[in-house]
Amino acid sequence: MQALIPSHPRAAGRPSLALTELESMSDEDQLKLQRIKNRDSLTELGIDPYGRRLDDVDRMVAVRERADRLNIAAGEKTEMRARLAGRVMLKRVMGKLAFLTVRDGTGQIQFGLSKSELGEQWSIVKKLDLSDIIGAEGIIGKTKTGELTLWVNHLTFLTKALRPPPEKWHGLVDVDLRYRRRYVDLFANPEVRDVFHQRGAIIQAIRSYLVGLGYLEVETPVLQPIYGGAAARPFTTHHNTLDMDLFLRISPELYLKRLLVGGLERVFEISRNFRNEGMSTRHNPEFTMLELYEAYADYNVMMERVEQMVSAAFEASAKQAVPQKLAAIRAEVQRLQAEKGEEAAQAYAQESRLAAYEEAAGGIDKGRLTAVFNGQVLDFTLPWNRRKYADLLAEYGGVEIHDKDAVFAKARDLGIYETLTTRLGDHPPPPTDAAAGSLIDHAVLVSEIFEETVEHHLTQPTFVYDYPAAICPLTRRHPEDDAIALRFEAIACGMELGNAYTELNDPEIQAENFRKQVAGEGDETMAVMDEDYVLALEYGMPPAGGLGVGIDRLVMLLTDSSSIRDVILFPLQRPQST
RNA sequence: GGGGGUGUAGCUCAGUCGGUAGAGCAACGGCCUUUUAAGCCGUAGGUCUUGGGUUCGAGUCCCAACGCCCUCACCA
Repeated sequence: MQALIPSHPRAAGRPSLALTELESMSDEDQLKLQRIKNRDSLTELGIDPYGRRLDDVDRMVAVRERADRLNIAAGEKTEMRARLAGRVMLKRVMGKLAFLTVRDGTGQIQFGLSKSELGEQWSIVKKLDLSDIIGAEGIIGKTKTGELTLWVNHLTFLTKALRPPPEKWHGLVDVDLRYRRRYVDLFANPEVRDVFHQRGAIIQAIRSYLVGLGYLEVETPVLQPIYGGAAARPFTTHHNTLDMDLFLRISPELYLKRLLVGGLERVFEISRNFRNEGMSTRHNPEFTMLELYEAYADYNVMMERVEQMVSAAFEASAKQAVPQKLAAIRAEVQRLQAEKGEEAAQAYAQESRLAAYEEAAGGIDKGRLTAVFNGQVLDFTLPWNRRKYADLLAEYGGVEIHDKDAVFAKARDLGIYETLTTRLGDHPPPPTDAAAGSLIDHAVLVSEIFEETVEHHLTQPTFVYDYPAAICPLTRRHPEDDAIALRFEAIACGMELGNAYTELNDPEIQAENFRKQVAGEGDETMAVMDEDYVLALEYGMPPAGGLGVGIDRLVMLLTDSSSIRDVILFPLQRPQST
């Protein structure tokens, strides 16, 4: 294959391939060779197949808007001139007239090219392949079927594509290939670009919300000698000069709180975190988290921050995307009705969640913050539900949180106790409460029961607050109940969206919690004692509220993406062996 | 790691009971100045993921490996 790519940049003097060579080539190579020939023909015509800067290029969306205001009649050509550039997606040639569908970053517009108008440039059209990138100048008009068209009088060849695009109707479907060649996915499947436009808009909205409140955006280390701030296995790496092992951060939390000590009273970081754990539709080894800390606040303030931030994110994404998607689904349903009949249309409506989109779009019309995720309608309208952890546990789990016997019995019923003891390995404790209590904390059982019985009921955005203290080592205790921590999680669709505390700023309690954790199970996921963090607290950290929001998951919910890989541009893939 | 699914042309997919490989798109040649996934005529394109096995004969059945997807487990 290497030999097919001529080393000399000019066509002249390239050896022609023998017929036998052509026959022995793979299909893929033959397609590429054809395009190489076209490229070389362009060179022979004196055209650089890898063109250069093109100034004053109009964006297609802007040209469309301008044209709309002109009320162009079908068959009419206007005085309006435009210069456009983009990738050739479709090509329809009929003798001396050709139509191209060309796509730029904002949309697509039909180019009309005729031999009579283009003159000698018509020879370029013949050498044009799908996926080539071109620029064109001309006048705007509409064809007699009413299609907005740039009638081209000058073409600028910009880039030859040596590889063919995917199938023009279905696009790139193979999930593996979509992630591996995201660049193809992005230009071939416009809805993928929409998701990442929305992702950008969501992050932008969050950022301006926080900056508007006087927050400072900061950056803290990714390479950390001690990891902490979450319970997760880290990636390890090594610095050669210092001859030192380092960890990729699992969380920025402990660094950000050091900044509170330093007097940066409102800080946030949009941080890439790395956790060396299992992958799933909701977990990628690297993921993006927003963390923020606000001095003199507490977890109640953080609830407001979440609500406001998600509202802003919604405005920037789903508020426009949901009605647009509904319109697209309806159009497709109509097309199917006309072409394939009622049955096919119904099947498509079902599959594309037409009903949910209708409901959500209807909600938006009435000023509600409704979106669709996995066929469910989510309502982010403020205020969100606020439910006490213990109340939910009683309601769905049927146990009173302080009733150790009941909790233990429930854990056994659910098989949780057995699972946990299996995890402990060689030393299964006798099945008595006292013995269990010594090896498996009451709070751990409670937490497991909660996950098992409550979480999947929490579809609509809900703040679950006041968690068992034993599972919250960085959180301040409830003033009236030492077993309760001032923590909440924001949960939607059974998925943890955010996690917030009234921060623990007592250095002695913090040190003790670290010690307990380290002693705890001796498991590699356990936190490491961070002496410097305790030292920082000893200098005095103002009372504060802190919050973490999983950006990828928020984007999933707002863009109806069922897998985290659909909202990460280049999700981790095993390298392909050839 | 367990379970389920899947892998056929560059792309999207068929392939019946085991009988020797099919379509559409893309490509190539031809016709075509208003197309909309343009159309029409013609041509070419395959290590059926890989390796074993059963069989006269395997894309198809069996075993194993590999990739990907889903799911469970793990992951507060």
